[in-house]
Amino acid sequence: MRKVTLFQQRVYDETRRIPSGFVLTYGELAKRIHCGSPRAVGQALRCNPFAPEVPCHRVVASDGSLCGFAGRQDAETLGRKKALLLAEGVQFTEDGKVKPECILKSDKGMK
DNA sequence: CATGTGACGCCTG
DNA sequence: CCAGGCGCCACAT
Repeated sequence: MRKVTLFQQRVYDETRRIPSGFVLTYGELAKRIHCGSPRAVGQALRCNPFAPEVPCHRVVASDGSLCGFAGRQDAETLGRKKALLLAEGVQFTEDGKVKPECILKSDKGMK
């Protein structure tokens, strides 16, 4: 049983709030938990002990890149993550990244 | 207590 | 437009 800190729980709590068919970026998630560092968020998800209860695969980079999954960045693992998102209804681009419109962020009606 | 690493993000060249 | 570097927070050693 891995000891999780309060910060980790916050990250998991926010991650669990992500609706199916959408993803959240590390940066946005970081801001939501009142943390200005996306790295700290990644660290939490990396050791996600509540998986798959915590949909860490619904968290991607600001560019829409899957970045990593299950603590790995192997194309095989990322491909699995992509498949999971696809099953949720998330759309992808030829770049192998999540479409911006599927990413929950403060972008909204801006632009 | 200090140093290094890590699933990122943004700025500069 | 692409590549590289620095900054950030938390955690492990």
